Amino acid sequence: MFLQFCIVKESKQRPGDPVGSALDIVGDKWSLMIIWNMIMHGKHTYNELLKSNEGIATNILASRLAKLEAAGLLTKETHPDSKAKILYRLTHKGIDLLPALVELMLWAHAYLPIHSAGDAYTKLLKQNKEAFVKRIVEDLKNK
Amino acid sequence: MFLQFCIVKESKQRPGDPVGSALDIVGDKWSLMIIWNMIMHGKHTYNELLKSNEGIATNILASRLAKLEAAGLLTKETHPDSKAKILYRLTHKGIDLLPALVELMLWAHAYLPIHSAGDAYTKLLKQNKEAFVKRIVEDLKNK
DNA sequence: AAAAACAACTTGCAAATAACAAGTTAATAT
DNA sequence: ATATTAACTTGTTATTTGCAAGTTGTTTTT
Repeated sequence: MFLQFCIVKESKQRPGDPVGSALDIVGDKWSLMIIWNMIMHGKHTYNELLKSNEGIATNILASRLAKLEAAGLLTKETHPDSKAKILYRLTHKGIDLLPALVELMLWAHAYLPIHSAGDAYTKLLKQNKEAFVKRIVEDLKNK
Repeated sequence: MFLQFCIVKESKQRPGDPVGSALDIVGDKWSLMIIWNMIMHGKHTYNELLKSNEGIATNILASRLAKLEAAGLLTKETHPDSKAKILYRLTHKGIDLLPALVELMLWAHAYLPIHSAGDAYTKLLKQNKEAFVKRIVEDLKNK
Protein backbone atom coordinates (compact mmCIF):
# COMPACT_ATOMS: atom_id res chain seq x y z
CA MET A 1 0.00 0.00 0.00
CA PHE A 2 1.16 3.45 -0.94
CA LEU A 3 0.62 5.08 2.40
CA GLN A 4 2.91 2.61 4.09
CA PHE A 5 5.74 4.11 2.12
CA CYS A 6 4.87 7.61 3.13
CA ILE A 7 4.54 7.16 6.86
CA VAL A 8 7.62 8.57 8.53
CA LYS A 9 8.29 6.74 11.76
CA GLU A 10 9.54 8.73 14.72
CA SER A 11 9.88 12.09 13.01
CA LYS A 12 10.91 14.83 15.41
CA GLN A 13 8.21 17.21 14.20
CA ARG A 14 8.46 21.00 14.36
CA PRO A 15 10.82 22.51 13.28
CA GLY A 16 11.23 20.43 10.19
CA ASP A 17 7.50 19.95 9.93
CA PRO A 18 6.21 22.20 7.16
CA VAL A 19 2.55 22.10 8.17
CA GLY A 20 3.40 22.89 11.77
CA SER A 21 5.60 25.78 10.68
CA ALA A 22 2.88 27.13 8.42
CA LEU A 23 0.36 26.94 11.23
CA ASP A 24 2.71 28.86 13.50
CA ILE A 25 2.02 31.79 11.19
CA VAL A 26 -1.56 31.35 9.95
CA GLY A 27 -2.90 28.75 12.37
CA ASP A 28 -5.54 30.88 14.01
CA LYS A 29 -9.05 31.94 13.33
CA TRP A 30 -8.44 35.30 11.72
CA SER A 31 -5.20 35.35 9.74
CA LEU A 32 -6.47 33.22 6.88
CA MET A 33 -9.78 35.06 6.86
CA ILE A 34 -7.98 38.37 6.48
CA ILE A 35 -5.87 37.04 3.61
CA TRP A 36 -8.92 35.49 1.99
CA ASN A 37 -10.81 38.78 2.13
CA MET A 38 -7.85 40.66 0.75
CA ILE A 39 -7.54 38.28 -2.20
CA MET A 40 -11.13 37.49 -3.09
CA HIS A 41 -12.98 40.56 -1.91
CA GLY A 42 -10.36 43.15 -2.71
CA LYS A 43 -10.15 44.58 0.78
CA HIS A 44 -7.08 46.69 1.37
CA THR A 45 -7.69 49.04 4.30
CA TYR A 46 -8.18 48.62 8.02
CA ASN A 47 -11.84 49.62 8.00
CA GLU A 48 -12.65 47.48 4.98
CA LEU A 49 -11.08 44.50 6.69
CA LEU A 50 -12.89 45.31 9.92
CA LYS A 51 -16.23 45.19 8.14
CA SER A 52 -15.53 42.19 5.95
CA ASN A 53 -14.18 40.03 8.77
CA GLU A 54 -17.41 40.10 10.67
CA GLY A 55 -16.84 39.83 14.38
CA ILE A 56 -13.15 40.59 14.59
CA ALA A 57 -12.15 42.99 17.36
CA THR A 58 -10.22 46.11 16.50
CA ASN A 59 -7.20 45.20 18.60
CA ILE A 60 -7.09 41.70 17.14
CA LEU A 61 -7.18 43.02 13.59
CA ALA A 62 -4.36 45.42 14.38
CA SER A 63 -2.26 42.70 15.98
CA ARG A 64 -2.90 40.27 13.14
CA LEU A 65 -1.94 42.82 10.53
CA ALA A 66 1.25 43.51 12.45
CA LYS A 67 1.99 39.81 12.75
CA LEU A 68 1.35 39.15 9.08
CA GLU A 69 3.52 42.10 8.14
CA ALA A 70 6.30 40.84 10.40
CA ALA A 71 6.01 37.42 8.77
CA GLY A 72 6.30 39.03 5.35
CA LEU A 73 2.83 38.13 4.08
CA LEU A 74 1.75 41.73 3.58
CA THR A 75 3.06 45.27 3.49
CA LYS A 76 1.79 48.63 4.69
CA GLU A 77 1.82 51.49 2.21
CA THR A 78 0.36 54.95 2.20
CA HIS A 79 -2.90 54.91 0.31
CA PRO A 80 -2.83 56.80 -3.00
CA ASP A 81 -6.22 58.39 -2.25
CA SER A 82 -5.43 59.90 1.11
CA LYS A 83 -2.71 60.29 3.68
CA ALA A 84 -5.18 59.26 6.37
CA LYS A 85 -5.52 55.82 4.85
CA ILE A 86 -3.12 52.93 4.83
CA LEU A 87 -3.10 50.42 2.04
CA TYR A 88 -2.39 46.86 3.01
CA ARG A 89 -1.07 44.80 0.14
CA LEU A 90 -0.26 41.12 0.05
CA THR A 91 3.23 40.03 -0.91
CA HIS A 92 3.84 37.02 -3.14
CA LYS A 93 4.25 35.01 0.02
CA GLY A 94 0.76 36.01 1.07
CA ILE A 95 -0.82 35.63 -2.34
CA ASP A 96 0.55 32.12 -2.63
CA LEU A 97 -1.67 30.97 0.20
CA LEU A 98 -4.56 31.11 -2.26
CA PRO A 99 -4.26 27.45 -3.30
CA ALA A 100 -4.66 26.35 0.32
CA LEU A 101 -7.58 28.72 0.80
CA VAL A 102 -9.27 27.48 -2.34
CA GLU A 103 -8.96 23.91 -1.13
CA LEU A 104 -10.49 24.92 2.17
CA MET A 105 -13.32 26.57 0.27
CA LEU A 106 -13.96 23.49 -1.81
CA TRP A 107 -13.94 21.34 1.31
CA ALA A 108 -16.49 23.63 2.90
CA HIS A 109 -18.68 23.47 -0.18
CA ALA A 110 -18.51 19.69 -0.12
CA TYR A 111 -19.23 19.15 3.56
CA LEU A 112 -20.67 22.27 5.18
CA PRO A 113 -24.06 23.88 4.76
CA ILE A 114 -23.17 26.85 2.57
CA HIS A 115 -25.91 28.98 1.11
CA SER A 116 -24.14 30.93 -1.58
CA ALA A 117 -22.79 28.09 -3.70
CA GLY A 118 -24.30 29.33 -6.92
CA ASP A 119 -22.35 32.47 -7.69
CA ALA A 120 -20.42 32.78 -10.91
CA TYR A 121 -16.91 32.58 -9.61
CA THR A 122 -17.61 29.52 -7.49
CA LYS A 123 -18.83 27.73 -10.59
CA LEU A 124 -15.76 28.78 -12.52
CA LEU A 125 -13.57 27.59 -9.70
CA LYS A 126 -15.15 24.18 -9.60
CA GLN A 127 -14.86 23.85 -13.36
CA ASN A 128 -11.17 24.51 -13.50
CA LYS A 129 -9.45 25.00 -10.20
CA GLU A 130 -5.91 25.21 -11.52
CA ALA A 131 -6.70 27.83 -14.12
CA PHE A 132 -8.79 29.85 -11.70
CA VAL A 133 -6.07 30.01 -9.07
CA LYS A 134 -3.34 30.70 -11.58
CA ARG A 135 -5.22 33.55 -13.12
CA ILE A 136 -5.97 35.31 -9.85
CA VAL A 137 -2.44 34.85 -8.56
CA GLU A 138 -1.02 36.31 -11.74
CA ASP A 139 -3.43 39.23 -11.66
CA LEU A 140 -2.41 40.03 -8.11
CA LYS A 141 1.30 39.65 -8.70
CA ASN A 142 1.34 41.88 -11.77
CA LYS A 143 0.66 45.05 -9.83
CA MET B 1 -8.97 42.03 -15.42
CA PHE B 2 -10.14 38.71 -14.14
CA LEU B 3 -10.12 39.57 -10.46
CA GLN B 4 -12.50 42.43 -11.02
CA PHE B 5 -15.08 39.91 -12.01
CA CYS B 6 -14.57 37.82 -8.93
CA ILE B 7 -14.73 40.50 -6.30
CA VAL B 8 -18.07 40.34 -4.59
CA LYS B 9 -19.04 43.73 -3.26
CA GLU B 10 -20.84 43.99 0.03
CA SER B 11 -21.10 40.29 0.77
CA LYS B 12 -22.58 39.57 4.19
CA GLN B 13 -19.87 37.07 5.08
CA ARG B 14 -20.32 34.23 7.51
CA PRO B 15 -22.58 32.27 7.33
CA GLY B 16 -22.49 31.94 3.60
CA ASP B 17 -18.73 32.32 3.59
CA PRO B 18 -17.19 28.91 3.04
CA VAL B 19 -13.69 29.76 4.23
CA GLY B 20 -15.07 31.33 7.40
CA SER B 21 -17.23 28.31 8.05
CA ALA B 22 -14.29 25.97 7.53
CA LEU B 23 -12.16 27.99 9.91
CA ASP B 24 -14.89 27.79 12.54
CA ILE B 25 -14.03 24.09 12.68
CA VAL B 26 -10.32 23.83 11.93
CA GLY B 27 -9.19 27.43 12.36
CA ASP B 28 -6.91 26.90 15.32
CA LYS B 29 -3.37 25.85 15.92
CA TRP B 30 -3.93 22.17 16.70
CA SER B 31 -6.87 20.76 14.75
CA LEU B 32 -5.12 20.69 11.38
CA MET B 33 -1.92 19.42 12.97
CA ILE B 34 -3.81 16.49 14.47
CA ILE B 35 -5.45 15.65 11.16
CA TRP B 36 -2.14 16.00 9.34
CA ASN B 37 -0.43 13.61 11.74
CA MET B 38 -3.28 11.14 11.43
CA ILE B 39 -3.07 11.16 7.65
CA MET B 40 0.64 11.41 6.94
CA HIS B 41 2.17 9.83 10.01
CA GLY B 42 -0.41 7.16 10.65
CA LYS B 43 -1.18 8.22 14.21
CA HIS B 44 -4.40 6.77 15.55
CA THR B 45 -4.33 6.77 19.35
CA TYR B 46 -4.33 9.43 22.04
CA ASN B 47 -0.74 8.80 23.13
CA GLU B 48 0.58 8.63 19.59
CA LEU B 49 -1.08 11.96 18.86
CA LEU B 50 0.24 13.42 22.09
CA LYS B 51 3.80 12.57 21.09
CA SER B 52 3.53 13.54 17.44
CA ASN B 53 1.92 16.92 18.11
CA GLU B 54 4.85 18.20 20.05
CA GLY B 55 3.81 20.69 22.67
CA ILE B 56 0.08 20.05 22.81
CA ALA B 57 -1.39 19.85 26.30
CA THR B 58 -3.33 16.75 27.31
CA ASN B 59 -6.55 18.62 27.97
CA ILE B 60 -6.31 20.45 24.67
CA LEU B 61 -5.79 17.23 22.75
CA ALA B 62 -8.81 15.70 24.46
CA SER B 63 -10.97 18.71 23.73
CA ARG B 64 -9.83 18.90 20.10
CA LEU B 65 -10.54 15.23 19.54
CA ALA B 66 -13.99 15.74 21.02
CA LYS B 67 -14.60 18.79 18.87
CA LEU B 68 -13.42 17.06 15.70
CA GLU B 69 -15.58 14.06 16.50
CA ALA B 70 -18.58 16.30 17.10
CA ALA B 71 -17.92 17.98 13.76
CA GLY B 72 -17.83 14.59 12.06
CA LEU B 73 -14.18 14.68 11.00
CA LEU B 74 -13.20 11.60 12.98
CA THR B 75 -14.67 8.71 14.93
CA LYS B 76 -13.73 6.90 18.11
CA GLU B 77 -13.57 3.12 17.94
CA THR B 78 -12.29 0.49 20.29
CA HIS B 79 -8.81 -0.49 19.24
CA PRO B 80 -8.52 -4.02 17.82
CA ASP B 81 -5.36 -4.68 19.84
CA SER B 82 -6.66 -3.81 23.27
CA LYS B 83 -9.73 -2.67 25.11
CA ALA B 84 -7.58 -0.10 26.90
CA LYS B 85 -6.88 1.68 23.66
CA ILE B 86 -9.10 3.83 21.54
CA LEU B 87 -8.61 4.09 17.83
CA TYR B 88 -9.28 7.45 16.27
CA ARG B 89 -10.11 7.20 12.62
CA LEU B 90 -10.72 9.99 10.15
CA THR B 91 -13.98 10.09 8.27
CA HIS B 92 -14.14 11.01 4.59
CA LYS B 93 -14.89 14.52 5.74
CA GLY B 94 -11.62 14.54 7.66
CA ILE B 95 -9.58 12.82 4.98
CA ASP B 96 -10.73 15.32 2.39
CA LEU B 97 -8.86 18.07 4.18
CA LEU B 98 -5.68 16.57 2.75
CA PRO B 99 -5.66 18.77 -0.36
CA ALA B 100 -5.70 21.89 1.79
CA LEU B 101 -2.98 20.48 4.04
CA VAL B 102 -0.82 19.59 1.06
CA GLU B 103 -1.12 23.12 -0.27
CA LEU B 104 -0.11 24.45 3.12
CA MET B 105 2.87 22.12 3.08
CA LEU B 106 3.94 23.25 -0.37
CA TRP B 107 3.59 26.86 0.70
CA ALA B 108 5.80 26.19 3.70
CA HIS B 109 8.38 24.51 1.51
CA ALA B 110 8.37 27.50 -0.81
CA TYR B 111 8.63 30.24 1.79
CA LEU B 112 9.67 28.87 5.17
CA PRO B 113 13.02 27.51 6.30
CA ILE B 114 12.28 23.79 6.35
CA HIS B 115 15.11 21.34 6.90
CA SER B 116 13.64 18.07 5.76
CA ALA B 117 12.69 18.91 2.19
CA GLY B 118 14.58 16.03 0.68
CA ASP B 119 12.63 12.98 1.79
CA ALA B 120 11.15 10.65 -0.76
CA TYR B 121 7.50 11.44 -0.36
CA THR B 122 8.03 15.18 -0.51
CA LYS B 123 9.75 14.73 -3.86
CA LEU B 124 6.93 12.55 -5.11
CA LEU B 125 4.43 15.13 -3.95
CA LYS B 126 6.14 17.94 -5.80
CA GLN B 127 6.39 15.85 -8.94
CA ASN B 128 2.72 15.05 -9.11
CA LYS B 129 0.54 16.64 -6.48
CA GLU B 130 -2.80 15.49 -7.88
CA ALA B 131 -1.80 11.86 -8.13
CA PHE B 132 -0.14 11.91 -4.74
CA VAL B 133 -3.19 13.28 -2.97
CA LYS B 134 -5.58 11.06 -4.86
CA ARG B 135 -3.64 7.95 -4.01
CA ILE B 136 -3.45 8.65 -0.29
CA VAL B 137 -7.08 9.65 -0.07
CA GLU B 138 -8.13 6.46 -1.81
CA ASP B 139 -5.89 4.35 0.41
CA LEU B 140 -7.42 5.88 3.50
CA LYS B 141 -10.99 5.64 2.32
CA ASN B 142 -10.72 1.99 1.31
CA LYS B 143 -10.46 0.76 4.88
C1' DA C 1 -11.12 78.84 9.95
C1' DA C 2 -13.40 75.94 13.19
C1' DA C 3 -15.99 71.91 13.97
C1' DA C 4 -17.36 67.47 12.83
C1' DA C 5 -16.23 63.13 10.94
C1' DC C 6 -13.16 59.52 9.41
C1' DA C 7 -9.25 56.27 9.54
C1' DA C 8 -6.22 53.69 12.06
C1' DC C 9 -5.17 52.54 15.79
C1' DT C 10 -4.27 51.98 21.50
C1' DT C 11 -5.68 51.15 26.22
C1' DG C 12 -8.01 49.03 30.10
C1' DC C 13 -10.58 45.48 31.77
C1' DA C 14 -13.56 41.29 31.99
C1' DA C 15 -14.15 36.81 29.98
C1' DA C 16 -12.64 32.89 27.59
C1' DT C 17 -9.03 29.81 26.27
C1' DA C 18 -4.61 27.47 26.68
C1' DA C 19 -0.65 25.62 29.16
C1' DC C 20 1.21 23.07 33.10
C1' DA C 21 1.14 19.75 36.80
C1' DA C 22 -1.05 16.40 39.09
C1' DG C 23 -4.55 13.00 39.87
C1' DT C 24 -8.16 9.39 38.30
C1' DT C 25 -9.99 5.11 36.18
C1' DA C 26 -9.89 1.07 33.59
C1' DA C 27 -7.18 -2.42 31.23
C1' DT C 28 -3.13 -5.03 30.49
C1' DA C 29 1.54 -6.82 31.43
C1' DT C 30 4.73 -8.90 35.01
C1' DA D 1 -1.06 -8.74 43.35
C1' DT D 2 1.52 -5.05 41.66
C1' DA D 3 3.18 -2.05 38.36
C1' DT D 4 2.53 0.06 34.01
C1' DT D 5 0.02 1.84 30.17
C1' DA D 6 -3.72 4.41 28.02
C1' DA D 7 -6.97 7.85 28.09
C1' DC D 8 -8.45 11.07 30.10
C1' DT D 9 -10.02 14.88 34.11
C1' DT D 10 -9.23 18.44 37.40
C1' DG D 11 -7.35 22.29 39.39
C1' DT D 12 -4.48 26.41 38.84
C1' DT D 13 -1.97 29.82 36.39
C1' DA D 14 -0.77 32.34 32.27
C1' DT D 15 -2.06 34.00 27.88
C1' DT D 16 -5.26 35.51 24.49
C1' DT D 17 -9.60 37.42 23.10
C1' DG D 18 -13.64 40.44 23.09
C1' DC D 19 -15.65 44.74 24.16
C1' DA D 20 -16.00 49.68 25.09
C1' DA D 21 -13.87 53.73 25.12
C1' DG D 22 -10.23 56.89 24.09
C1' DT D 23 -6.24 58.87 21.07
C1' DT D 24 -3.97 60.89 17.02
C1' DG D 25 -3.67 62.56 12.56
C1' DT D 26 -6.27 63.68 8.33
C1' DT D 27 -9.93 65.03 5.57
C1' DT D 28 -14.60 66.97 4.91
C1' DT D 29 -18.33 70.07 6.15
C1' DT D 30 -20.10 74.47 7.58
